Amino acid sequence: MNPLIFYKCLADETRLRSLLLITCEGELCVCELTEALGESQPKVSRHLAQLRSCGLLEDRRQGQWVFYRLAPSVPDWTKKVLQRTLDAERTFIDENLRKLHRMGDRPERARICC
Amino acid sequence: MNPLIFYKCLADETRLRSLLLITCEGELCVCELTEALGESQPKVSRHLAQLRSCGLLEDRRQGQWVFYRLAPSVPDWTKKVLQRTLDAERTFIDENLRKLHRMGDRPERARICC
DNA sequence: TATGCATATGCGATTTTTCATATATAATGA
DNA sequence: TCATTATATATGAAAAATCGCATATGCATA
Repeated sequence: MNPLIFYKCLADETRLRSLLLITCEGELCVCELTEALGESQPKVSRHLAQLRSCGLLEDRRQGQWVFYRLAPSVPDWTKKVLQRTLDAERTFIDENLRKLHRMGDRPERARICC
Repeated sequence: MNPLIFYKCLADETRLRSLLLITCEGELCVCELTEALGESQPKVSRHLAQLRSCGLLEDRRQGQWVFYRLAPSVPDWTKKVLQRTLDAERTFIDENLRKLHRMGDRPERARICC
């Protein structure tokens, strides 16, 4: 993972928040991210597709939902950068987490908690 | 330091390489960075000004040169992210370091080595 | 004055992002 | 089975942001 490509992935608000939320929650589907971010579904979907094509995320279809998680193959240092950002700036996604947890009808699946 | 602003700073090749070189060398002036990066002086200067206005770098004039270094006030986590990137992807700036060290007539000053 | 350096700016070009809309797929219920 | 609903994906085009180049300015010094 070229560091320039990695940091370009993080340099957009929708992508950065999505990555931090996924780092925190383990796995999230598009509709959950759409709700947590308060953004349009196509916008969220497009940015997730971009992160997947860079190799940062991988997806898994379960029923009608597609869940995104950090790709296991991403270099260790990039995971640590995300984790450190989350540790230091947790408040950055506080409001997004609140919206996520207030959301009703969240799809069920094996959850990985942070 | 808002993480989004920080990562936008890192999402440009000139800025990322400059920050990593400064992280490694402690302090560099514009002409040294211009040489190390092989970019035009106005381009380098413009990006350094941007990094300074974000609070990531601070400058110090000494004679005819302006030296840039990481601002002491930047949050610890951002310094650690830069250091971790450097540790993991040192080869990313190998060629820039070579050019820098081959450069003749480098301005003299108290050097801080990595 | 002349030189060497940093900085500032106007503008065109490129890239990125966003929006609107269309298509595809899966689940649900009649 | 078929229609409906809910989801993701794809795409074309507009809008916005960013970047790079050329050039001008300011400042210090020889």
